[in-house]
Amino acid sequence: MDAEDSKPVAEESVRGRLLVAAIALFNRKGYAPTTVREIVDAAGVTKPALYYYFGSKEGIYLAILQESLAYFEGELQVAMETEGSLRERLQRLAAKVYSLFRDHSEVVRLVHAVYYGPPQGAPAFNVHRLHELLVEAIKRLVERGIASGELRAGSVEDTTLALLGATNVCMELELAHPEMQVGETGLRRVLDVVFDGASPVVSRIGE
Amino acid sequence: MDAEDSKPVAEESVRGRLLVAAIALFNRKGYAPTTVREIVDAAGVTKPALYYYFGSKEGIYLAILQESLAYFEGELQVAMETEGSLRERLQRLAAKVYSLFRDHSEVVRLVHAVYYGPPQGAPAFNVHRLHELLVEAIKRLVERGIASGELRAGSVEDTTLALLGATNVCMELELAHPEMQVGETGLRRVLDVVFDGASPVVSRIGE
DNA sequence: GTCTATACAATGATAGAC
DNA sequence: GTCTATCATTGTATAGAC
Repeated sequence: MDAEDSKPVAEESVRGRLLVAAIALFNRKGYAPTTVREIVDAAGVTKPALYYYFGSKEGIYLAILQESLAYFEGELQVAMETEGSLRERLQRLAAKVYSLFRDHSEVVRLVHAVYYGPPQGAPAFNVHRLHELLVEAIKRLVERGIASGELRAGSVEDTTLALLGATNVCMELELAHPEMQVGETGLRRVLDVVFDGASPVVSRIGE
Repeated sequence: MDAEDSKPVAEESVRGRLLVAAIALFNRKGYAPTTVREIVDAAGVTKPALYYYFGSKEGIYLAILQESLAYFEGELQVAMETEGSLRERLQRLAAKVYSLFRDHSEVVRLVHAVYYGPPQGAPAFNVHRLHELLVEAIKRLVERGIASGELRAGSVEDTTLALLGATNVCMELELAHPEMQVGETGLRRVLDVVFDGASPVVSRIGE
């Protein structure tokens, strides 16, 4: 898979080990209850090392979010450059988001908690940008699809939300029930429902 | 609206004031960073009062979740007893969930954080049951709709997730962007997309 | 750059009076 | 039932050696 290049953090250095340890602990316990002592113990270093690299507990937390978001943004950009029908491109975009989520579910859980939940004592961080980036990506494809007739005429926003909802619900299901594997194929089927409709039809263009 | 009866907590008693204050603070700051001192100050009482009624910080947190979930479960039960076509009943169920969410967004945010996020130091609590209750409610209606031909034949689970996703995305949008008002009408339109499909059709039964 | 040892503030919880 | 006063613990952060 040659995913070494795309790893958001390098695990070899002291700095990288601290990040990996902090991600795991923030993910499992949340920001506030995680102590600096736990992080440095898990990373096999001592406290001053963390303060040397990140300045504070807030510092390492912000570093995690910043570097992860930058990584996700980059991946999302390349995922937009695909060919095919709008329906296929929307399916691929959702699949890419989903696979990103699966490969980095620890950070996603953290971002999700920051995005929807109480700040839990963590410093403010604008994670909205990632969400808006995804919404804009879907919306742009939907707009082109409606214009070209590949998608049903109607509100761009509503169609965007329906597709985003299908993608989110699959990811959130795994977030809350890790044992319940929706999988790429499950996501595709749920999106098919949104494309084809839950109500019955007589005939449909392109079928 | 005569919603006084359905309030999950009474605000008059000392106990009720403590619950209201704790909900607001847990909602704004999260469980761990909220201190007992802050809660009692906001409620206008002193620390031993909280320990008298709830035994501990964990105790008041669990009381909030337990009483809120019992309330939501009851509301969901009555929301299931409606008449009309399956499509209309599913629309009404989603609208009811949405209005519950709007009237009690503080608790919902708390539940959401517990459900998807890290435990943030809070005691374990089975909030999954509420989610499963909603999923089961939708699923049961979808099953009947497919059996009666009112819904398109296909996977019950996939259709359920598509409808749940549309509902969730509208609530989550307001959770993260309180200024962005989707509203009951917005939710209805997004659900219409799921029912009617994002792809174009020539003709559809019942239109 | 990374360690040992420590300073200092804030927390959850309780004892005992009324 | 509700208060005042207090305790033991634990947290983040730093000073200074190497």
